[in-house]
Amino acid sequence: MSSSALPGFRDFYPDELARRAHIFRAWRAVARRYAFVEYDGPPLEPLDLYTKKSGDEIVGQLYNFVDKGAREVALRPEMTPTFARMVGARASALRKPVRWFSIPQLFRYERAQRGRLREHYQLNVDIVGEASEVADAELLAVALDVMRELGLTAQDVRARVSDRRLLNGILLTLGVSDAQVPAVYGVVDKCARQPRELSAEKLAKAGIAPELVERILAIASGITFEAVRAEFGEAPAAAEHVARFARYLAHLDALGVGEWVVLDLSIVRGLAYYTGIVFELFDAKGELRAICGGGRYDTLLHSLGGVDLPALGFGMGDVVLGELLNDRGLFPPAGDDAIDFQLVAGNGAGQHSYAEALGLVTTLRRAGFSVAHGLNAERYLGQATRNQVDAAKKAGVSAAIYYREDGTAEAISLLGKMNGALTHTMDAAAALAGEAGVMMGLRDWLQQQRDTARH
RNA sequence: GUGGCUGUAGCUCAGUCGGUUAGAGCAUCGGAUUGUGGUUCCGAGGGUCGCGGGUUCGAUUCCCGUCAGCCACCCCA
Repeated sequence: MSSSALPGFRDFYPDELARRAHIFRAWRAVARRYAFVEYDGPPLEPLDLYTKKSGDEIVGQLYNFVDKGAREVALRPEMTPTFARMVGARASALRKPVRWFSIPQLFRYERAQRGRLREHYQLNVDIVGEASEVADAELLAVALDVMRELGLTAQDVRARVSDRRLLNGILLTLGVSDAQVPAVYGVVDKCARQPRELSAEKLAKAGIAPELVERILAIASGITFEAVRAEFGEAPAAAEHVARFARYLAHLDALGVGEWVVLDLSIVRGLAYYTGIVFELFDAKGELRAICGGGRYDTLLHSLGGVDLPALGFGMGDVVLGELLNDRGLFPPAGDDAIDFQLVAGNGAGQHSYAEALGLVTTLRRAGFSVAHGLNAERYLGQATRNQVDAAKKAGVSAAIYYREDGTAEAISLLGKMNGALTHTMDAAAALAGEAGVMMGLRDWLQQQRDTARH
């Protein structure tokens, strides 16, 4: 091989692009259904857009370089800083709440592995200017409706939700001191990925009393919201957060996604980033990395030097999602963008010149059909019809079209099994003239062939 | 960045205890004497056996390095 894509980068051959397009279609359809509008920004940004708040250590993860104008630049690793800048620049003019989505290609300089490349596409959905938990519910409903749109069910995907404030309230009620909270977060975040003994050891080291260690680990490794409400619903430090979370769950039910959602207080996600309700989407079998993650980041816009507005959002990448759809066989077979017709010579094709036959092709294309032909006049006139038909079928063509010597043009379905109503005959002169009625009849016939082939 | 496993045709894989021109299936291309069904038959193209070095009369095979991929860490998306 003379060359291949850079490590962690993908070539999208037509089959793969079709799968990507399938995902993008679902993303756009659902985002628009929820009344979000699409935006985009530059894929290349000043390096300091990312180092300003994250520090210089993030540079190790960035695809950065110096451009010919001696500017330090980086391919965008995430969309939020760009989004924050764009919203900040017009904050006072934008109608609130802002409901925007984008499908950026993002880059990271890291070792590639399954579900994790140096480049991916990510649906970003953000809301700015609404502090109510109704917005949190709306946001998660978008993510879950994308799953549904792609054919996944509550049996395939789980939304694990948490709330930093709720966890904080619980910990304070249990007697954890403010100073101990960060250490506890660190343990809780890793709870599922490290041995229980190690977690217990770390909590002990943070000064947590032995009996409390067990309580914390039990809460972190799975507790229902009902249990939380029963135990902490009246506690002064937690009551407000329990009540808010209850309203959140009720809104999720009302939006029709309640059955996907489970409480999981071990979801911490990016200690510095989120301020309220957070969530992650996982495949229910737990085989893959997170499909999607997001939550509320009320202070981020302000800390990035922008306006002081509450905000929330999520990112959903195409890589893990694509693997899940592939595992579940949920990518549609090729066919939605099948070619409508291919010109095929029949008996006595020589009666017409190739140019005449191409006239029919041109007319059909102008009427909106997709039409292929062999691009070789000698082969059109000389190759066995059987071979031409076979080639058309293999190319995914729905119907062969013959330009016959008897003054007719005939379409013959290449879909499904042989049965009646396989052919559609038209007056060649009328077809060549592109008469509306003839074209409409042809379109109806083709649609009918596809409908019957599907069942 | 750390560790483990794996690199043979476009894809999935055989094979070579170190020995002449490295194989199969699928896919691709051409044909089966000009109107038909994902079938069948015939034929063709396609591999510097990841790359570099070492040992050897001889390396795709053994050894070392390197690159890439996968997996687990780290970290996040």
